[in-house]
Amino acid sequence: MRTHRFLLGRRGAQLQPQERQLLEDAIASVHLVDARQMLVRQGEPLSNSTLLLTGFMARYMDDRSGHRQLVALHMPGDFVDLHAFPLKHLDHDVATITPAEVALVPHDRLTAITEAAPHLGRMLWFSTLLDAAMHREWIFRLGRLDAPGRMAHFLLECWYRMRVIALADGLSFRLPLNQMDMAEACGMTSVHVSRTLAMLRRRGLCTMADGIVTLHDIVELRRIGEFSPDYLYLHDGVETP
Amino acid sequence: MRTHRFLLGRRGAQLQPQERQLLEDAIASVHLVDARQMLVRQGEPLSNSTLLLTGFMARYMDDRSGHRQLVALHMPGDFVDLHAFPLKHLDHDVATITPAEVALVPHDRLTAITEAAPHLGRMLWFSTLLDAAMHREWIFRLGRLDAPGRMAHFLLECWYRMRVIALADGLSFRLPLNQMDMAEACGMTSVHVSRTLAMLRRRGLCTMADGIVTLHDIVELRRIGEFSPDYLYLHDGVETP
DNA sequence: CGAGCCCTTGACACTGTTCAAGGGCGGTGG
DNA sequence: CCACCGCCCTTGAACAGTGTCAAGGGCTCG
Repeated sequence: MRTHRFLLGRRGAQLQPQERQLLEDAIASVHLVDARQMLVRQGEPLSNSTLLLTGFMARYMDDRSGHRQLVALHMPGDFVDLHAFPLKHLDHDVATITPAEVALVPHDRLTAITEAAPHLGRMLWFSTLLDAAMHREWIFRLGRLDAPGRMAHFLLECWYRMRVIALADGLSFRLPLNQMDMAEACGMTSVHVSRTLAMLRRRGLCTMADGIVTLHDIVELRRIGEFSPDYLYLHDGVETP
Repeated sequence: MRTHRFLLGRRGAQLQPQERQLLEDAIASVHLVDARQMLVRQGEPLSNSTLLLTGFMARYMDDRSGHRQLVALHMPGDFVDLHAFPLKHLDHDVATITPAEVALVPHDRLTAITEAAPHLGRMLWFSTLLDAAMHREWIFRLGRLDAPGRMAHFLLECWYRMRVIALADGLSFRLPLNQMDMAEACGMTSVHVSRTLAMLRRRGLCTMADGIVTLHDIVELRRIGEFSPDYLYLHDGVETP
């Protein structure tokens, strides 16, 4: 079986070779999915979890009038709905944003991993806790930052995460979200996203056009977004075996 | 050693007796803590996690100007910072709200549990994922609801959780938060919390005074808070062994 | 009795939403 | 090849919701 470059993304490098192999072997199948396809519906019983190999996906909840709130954005290497393994169904929907390549991992193989390879099991646990840490930061973003701060904070999170998976090196990176997606991530309207991006551009802080983000002034963006990347635990892993 | 009534709170009833005993045995010590004491500081290396036995605690992050955002509220039975077991340090602070009784569980004993009792290990994992599910709902609350909706949603979450641990039976329950705490949970100012509570009271939906919440109109509160308790996974557990 | 904490209320400013109109661009079909 | 359509972004104007600042009152505790 071919190996997957970004497997377990942010933390994949810390796997032992045999652990990595165990995880590769747990993949039952790989599928191509079109953009904007719903993969998992809230409440649906699940017996597989989805590993995102290429492309972007999102988890979200809709309110009564159809307004959407993203609760997570996923990039290549993310174990998108690993939460469904212990939970057995999800409290939200999952969909692709771009065309994507996804690997399905049956839950019974994950159970076997937690029994046979406790350290890898804790690594999987760790991975879901990174999601929780990002959730907390999103709560902070929505609860305490204004529109420019939210956008700066969100873009910085994306930049740091993209760097870890080598999809960003300089100050520019591809982020295939439209302004509606940004609005749904940042708890704003797309009209206000447009205005706020115009303001950030005018002040020379960053630009976002045609799916390309460029961060011109990281220092100032970090200031207005009150951003520190600590919560991404970039330099930490699970204890070694 | 005495047994702890609320151990692993919302899910404790689903433990096998011997699993429950394993968890009890993992407790190294029990402490009394005063109200409004910080227990864990962001970034601090941790080798224990905290099980809350009685009282209320919160996890929160402060912004640059000192405004606080709660990211979680904890009740008796919650494994407050179990996240610190895989993560080894936290991205936020943890403090008591009321006087509290807390049990410390050393991480090496948790490691032993994941090795010797994988099912209990998955149950602990499950417990951290419930926190993540609540985080997501908080994101939705802050991103998509207005002030009355946020308060209704928050109070309903508290009510359902309190019922599970038998600290609420009718429509009233003790919730020892002041309006500043409510503001910090709901991403508002305390002034606006006061006005919004007055409005909810005037409309006959709920009252909150002297640390006692009474929900008079659950149906309407659920409507304006767009609340459904599904995300609390009240009727689900981890698969049986 | 005074201090401090918490809650309430009012006036006002401001941030972000809503509604509406228009423009650029790429894809599709005549 | 061109016209049209749909999607996305931009801009304006009016408006609603929430924050800010400030003052005052009730209660508890020392």
